[in-house]
Amino acid sequence: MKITMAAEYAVRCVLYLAQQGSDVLVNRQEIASQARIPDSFLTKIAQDLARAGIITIKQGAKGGYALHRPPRQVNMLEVVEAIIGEISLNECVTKPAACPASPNCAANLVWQEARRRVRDTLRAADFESLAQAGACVSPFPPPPSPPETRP
Amino acid sequence: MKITMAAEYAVRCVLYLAQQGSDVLVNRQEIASQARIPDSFLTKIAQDLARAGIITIKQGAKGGYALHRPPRQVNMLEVVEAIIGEISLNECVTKPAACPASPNCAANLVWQEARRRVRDTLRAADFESLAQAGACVSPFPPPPSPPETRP
DNA sequence: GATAAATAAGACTAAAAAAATCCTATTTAT
DNA sequence: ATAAATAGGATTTTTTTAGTCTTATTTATC
Ligand code: SF4
Ligand code: SF4
Repeated sequence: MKITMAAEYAVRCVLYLAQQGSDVLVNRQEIASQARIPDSFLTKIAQDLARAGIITIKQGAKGGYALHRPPRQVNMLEVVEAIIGEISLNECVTKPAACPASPNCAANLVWQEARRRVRDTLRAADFESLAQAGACVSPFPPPPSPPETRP
Repeated sequence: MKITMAAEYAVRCVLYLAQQGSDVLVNRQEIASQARIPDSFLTKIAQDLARAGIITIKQGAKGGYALHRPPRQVNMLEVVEAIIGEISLNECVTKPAACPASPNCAANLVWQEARRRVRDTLRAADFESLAQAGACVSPFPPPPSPPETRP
């Protein structure tokens, strides 16, 4: 029930690029060291991101990576799914054939809903906001339930 | 980004028990075959569920498993977390020490929010509803966006 | 109390996935 | 031409998941 390190590294990579500005080319070693990603692993991750149209790779001397679009138009869902594929919490959600009970299963609906909400949350997080946000600015409305701050 | 088979089996086990009624004792083999859980694996899962106070185990001849509380008072979050521990999508959410950036990271807040929403969704799914729901009754309000069923 | 029917508990194994790493090839600025 | 970069794939190591097996204990029943 965790995302993989590769997905986390991908987010860090894109976030770092977003922080440098929209079209800035950054070499891999810099990204790797600044975002604390194993350099050789980053080559793999970058390839997936490039295939997904999120970054552009420039080869050769003075090569490196750059965002392919403005940070505002890249969100965490895309980045994560570029690496790990479509998020789903239980196989029966994306492949109903995986479980004979699926057409008739209330739990399946719960997994679907949970999945939908995770994906919506990640989709709402674009990299312009993330790059600007810095510390403690939440892009989300305050939780409806927890009754503690107002006595 | 998937729950484990063990967690899925746990849900099936509890759901099956809930379907049999509140205090009905069912032997393990029946649960295993009806809920399609490898029998020997179910012994492990049951132990975790028992430790979490979700089921009661009766040993010896004519032994078996039963719900420890009314199905209404058991939800999917408890069951899943009894097996896999506290859900979190990225280690930095539950252990901020895992990443030095965490106090200052906007992505961290996104992961927190996503986690909160998954957990809320699972918490809302109690086993009385699940057992009754049968087929296509969703315990959730219709999604706000997808515009297809009403032409 | 003996017996048989159940589960407990934990060690163990096998398979799969994740997390890298390494090596050879290609691209490109100078 | 050369050196500085990345590409791409094969390989390895580690971790996690999934499941099994064996021995011990509990309990109903005769
Ligand atoms: S029982 Fe329901 S939730 Fe579990 S795998 Fe089958 S369809 Fe999915
Ligand atoms: S960079 Fe942010 S999201 Fe990634 S591990 Fe660190 S705190 Fe978590």
